[in-house]
Amino acid sequence: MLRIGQLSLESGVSIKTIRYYEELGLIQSPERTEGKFRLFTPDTVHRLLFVKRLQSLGLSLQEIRECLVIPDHGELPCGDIQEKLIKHIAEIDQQVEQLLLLRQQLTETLQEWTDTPVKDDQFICPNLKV
Amino acid sequence: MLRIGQLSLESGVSIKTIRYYEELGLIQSPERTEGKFRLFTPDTVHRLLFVKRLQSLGLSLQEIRECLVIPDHGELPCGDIQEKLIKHIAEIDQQVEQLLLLRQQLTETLQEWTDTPVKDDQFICPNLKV
DNA sequence: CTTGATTCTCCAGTCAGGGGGAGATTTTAT
DNA sequence: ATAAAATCTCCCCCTGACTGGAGAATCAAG
Repeated sequence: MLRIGQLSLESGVSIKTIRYYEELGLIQSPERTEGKFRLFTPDTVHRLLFVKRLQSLGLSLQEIRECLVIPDHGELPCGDIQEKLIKHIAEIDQQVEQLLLLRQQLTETLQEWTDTPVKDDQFICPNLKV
Repeated sequence: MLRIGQLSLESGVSIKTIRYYEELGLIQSPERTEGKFRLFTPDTVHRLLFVKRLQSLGLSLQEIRECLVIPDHGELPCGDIQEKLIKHIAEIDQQVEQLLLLRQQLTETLQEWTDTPVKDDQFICPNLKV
């Protein structure tokens, strides 16, 4: 059993963040000493590292929480995690698509403006003519 | 001259948002009636549409504000807007690059897990072994 | 027993881009 | 003249993923 400071050292997750994750349900509420100090089981280190890994892969804490919820039958939903990842990949594809579309619009807008010379008697910048 | 409700109707920007934009300096502080009602010049409609356009192109309100600041010599910085757009395109390229990198990592992670069958005697999901 | 390190809970704030609503005016229409 | 609609300012709320600090309590070591 380790206290929150040690867990923080071993996992690289700040004390504040560990408490925040507990609040969000990303880690189980640990035992407490008589004086209310949290006592974590050693495998919480792995749990935190796993959260960090999924996070670095771009999943939100909510998505990660959904991955980690232990169903009633007591098994961790390995399949669900893979599903989440696949879904997340699809989302990334969409984002890339959106960005590329945006990029094209930007380029076109830029070209359009470049082709429109500023006239001396224009009161405002021609770009403002929407 | 139009009041804020009419401006909202014509521009499609909510009253709240118009006041917020004024606070941010995206539009100039308008005249007021004797009773403190805002009186906008009609070209504010164009200004707001322009803001919306740049926003739809992905620029932050801060970037847009920087675009729209009227320098001391009284001209709107058309060139600056083009610069911003070019810079923004570069940022988009970076984002796309990051996303594609991420996608690859996700695919690799997924493949790795798919290749690792779950053993019966494992207490926790193998995915949790970071 | 005392001191210092650790941890506790609770409150507040950050970033962006607004939204909701109270309570007070002002303007407009009848 | 009066009612209704529009607008005013002010302050708080939301999302996400935390971080910081205050003040109190607890734990470990000498």
